[in-house]
This record gives sequence, C-alpha cells and structure tokens, in this order.
Amino acid sequence: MAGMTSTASTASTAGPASPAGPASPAGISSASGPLADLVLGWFAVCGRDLPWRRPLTSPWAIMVSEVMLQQTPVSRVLPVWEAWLDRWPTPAALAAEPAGEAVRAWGRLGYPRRALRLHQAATVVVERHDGEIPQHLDDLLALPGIGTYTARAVAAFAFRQRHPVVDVNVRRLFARAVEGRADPPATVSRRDLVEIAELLPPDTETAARASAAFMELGALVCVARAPRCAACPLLGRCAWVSAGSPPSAGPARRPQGYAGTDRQVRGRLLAVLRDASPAVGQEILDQVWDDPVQRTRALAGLIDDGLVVRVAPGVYALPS
DNA sequence: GAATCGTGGCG
DNA sequence: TCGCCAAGATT
Repeated sequence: MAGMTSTASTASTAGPASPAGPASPAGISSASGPLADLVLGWFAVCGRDLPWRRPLTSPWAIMVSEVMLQQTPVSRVLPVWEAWLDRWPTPAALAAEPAGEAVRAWGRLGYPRRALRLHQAATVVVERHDGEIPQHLDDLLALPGIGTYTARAVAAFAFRQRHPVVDVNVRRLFARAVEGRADPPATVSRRDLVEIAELLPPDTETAARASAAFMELGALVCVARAPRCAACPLLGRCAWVSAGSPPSAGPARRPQGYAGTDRQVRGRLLAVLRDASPAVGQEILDQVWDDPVQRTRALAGLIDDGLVVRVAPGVYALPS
C-alpha cells in the first residue's frame, strides 16, 4: 500500500454507489483510505503547477513561499518569490544583508513584519543550523515567524514528512466534508488535528502530497464563498452536501475596516521608506497622513516593531 | 481568546 | 461601492 500514488485512474474504489449514509455526527470515515485517494486523483489532474511545488525546490525556497503565502494570494506572491530567491538563494545570502533590504524586497505583499522575521529566521538558521533549514518540527517552530501551520508545511512539503498541515482551506474542507458544517472552526482542536492526520495515507511521500492536495481542493473548489461542488471529487461523500448544504452561521464579525486605521498609515509610511533610499526626512513622512497624532503613533509603532529606525533627529530609514 | 498586523481583487 | 476574503503569527 505504499505506492498507490499513480496519477490517473484512481477510480478503483471510487464506486458510484455512494450509499448516502455519511451524515452521522461522529462520522469518522473509515480510516486512512478513500478520501485521500479521491483528492489525490483530483489533485493530479487539477492541481496548479506552482513553482515551489516543483522537484528540486530547496527547503529554503519552500519556506519562503510558505511565509509569503500567509494571508496573501498566490498571484501576488509569485513574482516576489521569484525575485527573492534569485537574489537570496540561501538563508546565508539573506542573513548577510541588512534586514531593511528584506523589507524593501517584500514590496507590497503586506504584513511586512513577515519580511523582518524571515530575515531573523535566516540568521538563526545560519548561526544554529549550519545554514540548513532544520527538518525537525520543534526546530522549525523555534524560528521567528514560523508557527504551527508553517512548521508543518515545511516539514511536509520540503522534507516529505507525514504531518497534518492545517490551514484555513483544510479546516474548511474538513468541516464540510467530514463534519457537515458550513464554516471552519476558529481554531484547530487537538482532536481535529488527530482526525485530519488519520485521513493521511501511511506512506510519508504520499501523505505529503495529500496534504498539498487537501489545501488545493480547499483553495480551488471548496472555497469560502461559493463552493464549486459540481467539480468536487468528494461530492458523493460530503457530509455537508448530504445534510443539504446548510448555510453558514453568518459572517464572523469583522473587527474593523482598513481605511483610516493605524494599519493604513503604517502602510503608507513604509511605502515611502521602501522607495526612498537610504533615508527620508520627517517632512516627507508628514505628507502621507494629515492627523499628526495618528501619524506619530503609527511611526512609533513601526520603530517599535523594528521595521523603521531613526538614524538622526527627524531622519528615518529601513533597518540595517 | 481577542486584537493587531497590509494589500489588492472580486462579486 | 464595499464587505469579504486570501497557505497565519504573535501578544
């Protein structure tokens, strides 16, 4: 049962029968078999050819992609990822440059603290792991900016280990297909993690690919807003569909908008600093926002985060 | 557990 | 037009 990975024709166990019974609450679908096979078969045909999924992609390149993809669409990551790795093909290459260069190269991906932490992570990798991305989950988790999702993603996708890789796509897919609920849980319970792990095939390489396949299905078909169930390989055994596709419990209230927030001011300030080198004067920064109180608070926040440094009275720059 | 932290595309 | 949404981490 190690090599059930062949791309085409996994329809053996697919059975059009679909006994229509998986609506039971604790429906822990058999064990580690059919569901993953169905998704793997779909993935082989419909999965995107993303560059970080290609063979021979380095663990560093995969880790960079995972960090960039946090809360950021693939289409926006692609060009930045290419340029980033062209410039810094290894952690040592990045660690050798000022952190500000990482922030600048980050461009408009958003959440620029990720760039700072990636630079910090590269430094740790050089100093404590001989320049190689560590393979153990605990070592990955210890890196700045690497949380539970990203650590497992790197372990699985770069080192082909068998770990449940649970992002929002997998949470949503699991909530619907297995639990019959429209919305993913806010957080992943220990038990959900175990159950998702049990869906993975035993073979580690196949398990790693299955994790990518789950995420892909959630990203392309089992999407949040208008799921394309007609194109889903799990249509015949989806608990949510079997239950009549009950609507979501309403949108989780949005904390706040973006316009007018400190976040927007920080974004504007940093945009000026990215495009200006090496430094800019106070009067330039003063033009990005009218309210001096909020502007000052935002700049102080950026400095506090280490994204900006004051190089002289009234003169600011990206960190070195 | 809730709040915070960017940005841009899309229905 | 505007709210929702996109491979989370940190505090």
